[in-house]
Amino acid sequence: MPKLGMEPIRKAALVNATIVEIGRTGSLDVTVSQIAKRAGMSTALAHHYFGGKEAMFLAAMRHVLSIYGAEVRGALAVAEGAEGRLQAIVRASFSPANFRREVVGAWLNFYVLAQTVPAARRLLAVYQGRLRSNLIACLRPLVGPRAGDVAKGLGALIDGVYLREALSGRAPDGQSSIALVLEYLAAELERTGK
Amino acid sequence: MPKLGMEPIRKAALVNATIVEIGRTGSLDVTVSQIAKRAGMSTALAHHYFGGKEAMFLAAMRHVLSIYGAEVRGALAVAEGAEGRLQAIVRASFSPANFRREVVGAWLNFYVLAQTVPAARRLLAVYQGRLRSNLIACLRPLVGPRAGDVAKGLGALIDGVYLREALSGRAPDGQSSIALVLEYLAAELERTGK
DNA sequence: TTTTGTTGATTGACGAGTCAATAAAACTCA
DNA sequence: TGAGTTTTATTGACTCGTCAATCAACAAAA
Repeated sequence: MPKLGMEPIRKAALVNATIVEIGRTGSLDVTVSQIAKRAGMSTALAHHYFGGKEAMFLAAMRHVLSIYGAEVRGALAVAEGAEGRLQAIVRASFSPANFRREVVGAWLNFYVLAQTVPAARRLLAVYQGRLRSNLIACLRPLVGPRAGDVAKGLGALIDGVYLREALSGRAPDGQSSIALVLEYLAAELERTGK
Repeated sequence: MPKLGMEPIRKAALVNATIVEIGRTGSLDVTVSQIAKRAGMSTALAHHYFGGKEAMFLAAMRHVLSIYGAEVRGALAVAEGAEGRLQAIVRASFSPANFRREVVGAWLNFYVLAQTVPAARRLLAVYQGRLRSNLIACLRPLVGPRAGDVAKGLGALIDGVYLREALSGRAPDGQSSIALVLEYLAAELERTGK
């Protein structure tokens, strides 16, 4: 009983299922069969809509990145002042949502994918570029010409702290991650200020 | 014509081949067949010596970590003063050797592996623990009780900068990575000093 | 009748791990 | 010392399983 207009629904279900399965196995070693089953359809249909597995991975990556982007924008919308906006970005980066198993799995595997799949590398570059320009916009009024360098350090620190926290084995603690990054920020601000 | 005492030679060849193949494909999607072929032996022999693929991955991981550890120790041996020793650690972490394709591939995939394979997670924890204690030993005389926190930030920053540089697409530039991390260190030191 | 949705069945390929068999060193002990 | 035994090295062939991708066919809405 085919209803029309299924394409976006099916695609969304597949993207979601892809992320969940990557989180479940912790790797890209996920079969189209598993994904299709979780999305409630046949493997043939999954191929019909996406053409192949790699396309599913890339769509999943895009989705994870877009959610993160939305989270940052949401946090920025209610933040006030340059420093408040910086804190909002940091907080959004370490929200509980980002530490869910699926999301961690997605990020780590996207890093792996970015080594060899140009489309994946481009996506990662877009994310990093956006983060960077957001940071610089906030930093310019605070540290002037050093904004670029500080943003570079801040961006890398966010990735590094996230990586360590995600792989720590303990239940991830966003609060202490946020504190650590903000501490770095404070050190850099002090430096410029005095 | 079997020569005796082949075990360590074969194992070393397999570990090496594993690392090269991971670097070549950029993923853990490497067959025992590929590894064995590169190491110049049959798949049966590879299984004979390692029992299975996961054991090969773990041995490869151990090898990469041990090389990195040796590099750090070597740099520390010739460094002088607390600050010089800190710089030595940072420099060793961003040496050209660490940016070779195989090594980058190994690290990224070991992160992925650490999500689900307890032995891999333990290895990573050992590496992070050693880095941490090295950093703290140098930092204590410089920043006193803040050594723990600063070491945490420094460790995460090293990982984050490495990750970004390795995935940047450009030929990796160890020098600017080193400068970035040392800049953070300088900011923290100033902070304590004054 | 064209377009969209859907799947069971199949293809064609590959891969991890096992096994039996072969070969040559090293050990044993009469 | 040398025939027999054990240990180590080595592989081709095979088992059993999996999986991505395709296809033919059916169903229903436009």
